[in-house]
Amino acid sequence: MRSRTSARAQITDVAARARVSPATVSRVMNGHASVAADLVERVLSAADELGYRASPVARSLVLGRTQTIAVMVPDMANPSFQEVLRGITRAAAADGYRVLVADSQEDVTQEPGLAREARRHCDALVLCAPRMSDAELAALVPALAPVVLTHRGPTPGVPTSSADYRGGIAALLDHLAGLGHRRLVYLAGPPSSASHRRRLEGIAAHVADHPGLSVDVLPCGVGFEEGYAAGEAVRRSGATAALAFNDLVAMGLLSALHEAGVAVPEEVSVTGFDDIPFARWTTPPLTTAAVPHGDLGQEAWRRLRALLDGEEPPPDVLVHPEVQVRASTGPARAEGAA
Amino acid sequence: MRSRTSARAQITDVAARARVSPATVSRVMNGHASVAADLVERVLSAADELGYRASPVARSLVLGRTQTIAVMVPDMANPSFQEVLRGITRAAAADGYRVLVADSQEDVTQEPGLAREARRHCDALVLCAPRMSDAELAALVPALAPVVLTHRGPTPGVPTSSADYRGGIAALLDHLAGLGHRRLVYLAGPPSSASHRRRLEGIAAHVADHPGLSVDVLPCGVGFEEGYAAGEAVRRSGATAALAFNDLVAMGLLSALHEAGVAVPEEVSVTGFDDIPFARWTTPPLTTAAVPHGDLGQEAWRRLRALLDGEEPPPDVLVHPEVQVRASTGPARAEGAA
DNA sequence: TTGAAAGCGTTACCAC
DNA sequence: GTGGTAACGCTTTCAA
Repeated sequence: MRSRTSARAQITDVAARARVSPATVSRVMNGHASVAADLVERVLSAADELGYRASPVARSLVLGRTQTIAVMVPDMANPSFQEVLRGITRAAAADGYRVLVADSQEDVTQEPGLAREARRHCDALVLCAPRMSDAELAALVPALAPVVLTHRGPTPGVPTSSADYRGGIAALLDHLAGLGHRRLVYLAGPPSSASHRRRLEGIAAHVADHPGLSVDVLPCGVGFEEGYAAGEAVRRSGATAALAFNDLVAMGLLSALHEAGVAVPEEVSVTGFDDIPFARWTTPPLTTAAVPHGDLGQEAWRRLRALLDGEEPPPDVLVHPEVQVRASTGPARAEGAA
Repeated sequence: MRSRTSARAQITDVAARARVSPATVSRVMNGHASVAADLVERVLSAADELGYRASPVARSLVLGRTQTIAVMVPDMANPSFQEVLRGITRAAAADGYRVLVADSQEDVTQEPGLAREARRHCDALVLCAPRMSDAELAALVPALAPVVLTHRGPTPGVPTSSADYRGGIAALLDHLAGLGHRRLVYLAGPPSSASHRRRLEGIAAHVADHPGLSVDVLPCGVGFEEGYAAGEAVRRSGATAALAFNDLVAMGLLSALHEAGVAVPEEVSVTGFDDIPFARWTTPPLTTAAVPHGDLGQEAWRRLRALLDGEEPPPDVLVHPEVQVRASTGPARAEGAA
């Protein structure tokens, strides 16, 4: 019944139909006060009849902002990045911002280019766990502003939302030491990971403070397979407890241990890191340092929004992971027993 | 040393520096032939010195396209949607397109509005597992074109990349029947899920074809908790095998069964659906119908790209899930034994 | 081959 | 309060 133009209605169409100027239509559509009530009415109904919606691209051009931010992650398949991505997306959506994803696919050499490129299309950028060096990061950041960082310690001039990996691993170590463990192994993350380096620092400090405690570092990685492959080395190490770089590695290790007939936690205790949703559902359920990634994402957004609004961003947040004690850790087996 | 303007260089700046017109700069930057070699040279070096990059927004306005697509998912926390999102993102990135994510947070009422909104900012849209009714979907789709669908059966005029859930559940049923199971339960997904309804059809057809086989349908859901909560009902049902709506539900169930001291698969066999990366690492590893979500995402992109290029999209793809036999399924326990 | 100028669809400044 | 109109930064006819 109603007339339909094939092309989308534009502001001039609405203006013509409402017998006002485009300027007035714009004012009405954007809720600017000071438009006579009857004109508002005419414009609104004209817009409604035409199904008019302003072109976001045209608005972006004149306004100089896109209402979109970009989020760069090293790997979209990693649950912890998925959680922060989700946290950011929801928080940003609540404020009327959209998010563009950029996946660097764990390729460090791509990061700077990808970040620049993503940033050009958006109003701001969040860098999740960038793998590039501190020097590269520092050099890049000015060109990226407004920008915030997650999963990575303080960087001058960049608001940060991160976790205390150092403290988290220390808390795990405390938990294990309390259970009588003295010989431990740490299944290391990739050297390019800043959060891995923080864990290493935490371990070193803890060992220095606790004579009689030893922690061997076993090169490992970030995924199931790598944790699984480390099973043999863990057994040979003679350690009574293993700290995995993250929950994925822990799950791989759990699997290898189970297959080898090694009882967890009776013979070997295992801890993860992150507390991804799956950690609660492993067999046995995984003791891990809980990092609220969704909250980190939300906090990252708060800082970005402040930057976008020209305000002072809240101070850096460093959430302290809390040890979630579950069934994968228990008292150390008697010395000498294997 | 080098001069720096605080604002970004624009096409006119490059033109001035190279002593050519903006039109020529545009032609050079876009690789249009028919520009004298020396001018190309001058423009290129001027652009380089100024660090010039064309404004994507301005280009979008004049070109009428953004080089961006939107992907709407019901829940970013669900591994299978994460996988298709990842597949789409990578495939699109390879073709120079970016992706915007829209999370409907499992709220059906939000879907139409969110889809429209997301679409307006992009050149095209992919709808992952939309929960809205067929009628709503059919009504909405014309306003969304170009659009493709995943996780959902054929819809007139919309290229689709989906899996044969009906066949997948049938294959699982075959596997279980072959192991001697006769009394089964299906832990149902949400009624609004189209793929759940396909599974139901597959079950009905299979039961009709196999007298002596019974499958009870237990209302359940999509997540760990729901699978966990169903543990009690599964035990009481007397079934020797349980088919979970997806891997998450299966993991929850596995956990409940383990806690209750029910041996899997000796007393009860359990199957999942999707074969998310975690399925390989549960205890016992989960038998499941493998859906290559990454590939589905990639195929969705191929269709979208064809649409964007004004070409005929490839025919709908319906991948056939393959049963991944792992340790969570085994021979049915003897009749009467409980 | 090159340049001038007309858009692309808005918003916002400046008059009236 | 309302309406012209100049941007926003680029691409692309149309002439030369």
